[in-house]
Amino acid sequence: MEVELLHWPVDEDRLVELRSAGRARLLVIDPDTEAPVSGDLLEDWIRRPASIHDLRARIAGLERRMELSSSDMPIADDCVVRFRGGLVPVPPVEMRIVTLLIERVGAVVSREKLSDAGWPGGDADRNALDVHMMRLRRRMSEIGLSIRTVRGRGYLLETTV
Amino acid sequence: MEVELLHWPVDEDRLVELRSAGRARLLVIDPDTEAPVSGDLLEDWIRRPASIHDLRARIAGLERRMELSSSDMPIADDCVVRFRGGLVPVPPVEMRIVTLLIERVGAVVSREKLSDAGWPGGDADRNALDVHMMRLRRRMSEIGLSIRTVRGRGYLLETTV
DNA sequence: GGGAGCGGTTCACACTGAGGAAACAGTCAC
DNA sequence: GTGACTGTTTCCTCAGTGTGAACCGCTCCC
Repeated sequence: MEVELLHWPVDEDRLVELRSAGRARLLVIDPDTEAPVSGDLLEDWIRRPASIHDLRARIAGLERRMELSSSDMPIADDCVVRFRGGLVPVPPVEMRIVTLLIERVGAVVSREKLSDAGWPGGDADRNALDVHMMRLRRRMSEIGLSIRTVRGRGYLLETTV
Repeated sequence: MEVELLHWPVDEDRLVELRSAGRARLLVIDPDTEAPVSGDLLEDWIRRPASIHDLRARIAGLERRMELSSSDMPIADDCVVRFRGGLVPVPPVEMRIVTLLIERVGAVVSREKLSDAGWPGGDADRNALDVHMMRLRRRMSEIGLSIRTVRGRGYLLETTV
């Protein structure tokens, strides 16, 4: 899905179309024409004449917003994990572990790496990780995330329906 | 709450500040400077020189987005907190605390910052904050707001279903 | 086939410190 | 004087963390 460029006011019909389709769009405004005010985060405008750099920056901004608004990724920050509008507080040790899992959603992460992440000092009982994984499982399930075991390989974080 | 104007890149510190406070801001970009790409819907930019009409249009756009994004947000004014048609009176100390929480709905706010907000003079027992947080919890629950604890980090205000 | 062993899951417990809450007392506005 | 606001003392609960042990299922080997 890309940002659509259109001229204003000549492409008005197309604008209506794109708005209702929820597509991102950049209005290229004719000189001496009022810029239409919209609260839609998928809409932006630029006045002609404009430098290629500004045009790119506007497009990049829209792309970024598109990405953010449609992203379905868990976020780890400051002792909370957020996902799809929900959030759950996560204590320090488990935060370090889950941050690693979040960085590689869908990929298997070895027990060793998780252990290193959780206890940077290096002292971690084998079982300590197990227990924290169980606790993480419980916490994550509250916001629609689940942790799968890959026997002999490690764990992976998955987003559930 | 208004849209803040600032110059880029000279006002960088101010930008960081406004971003973390969740305030709407319009960056006035120096000629020949790259425009910073941000996905934040409360941030926009305009290149100098610009017509007063374009400036107004950018500000109006931000205001509109601010309005939309805050339509389901709690409001703190004059010793009352309003939310979704309900309101609850809140005494001065707690008002200062909850105002900070409201400014950053959904984000974790540290006990230290809350303490500074509640007692600008600087004298606050650890427990004083605890007690007021408890009292705030009770008040906020009446209008559909809840305060979550993030152990060791602080508190965050959440809108409940 | 059956038992040993491994990897993983879960529970129960203990320790510690952070946070929560009741109750009380002082202050201030009405 | 009454009641709301505020802060303090004191006690209690609970979350975070680590440890030990029971348990389950699979694999491998005798």
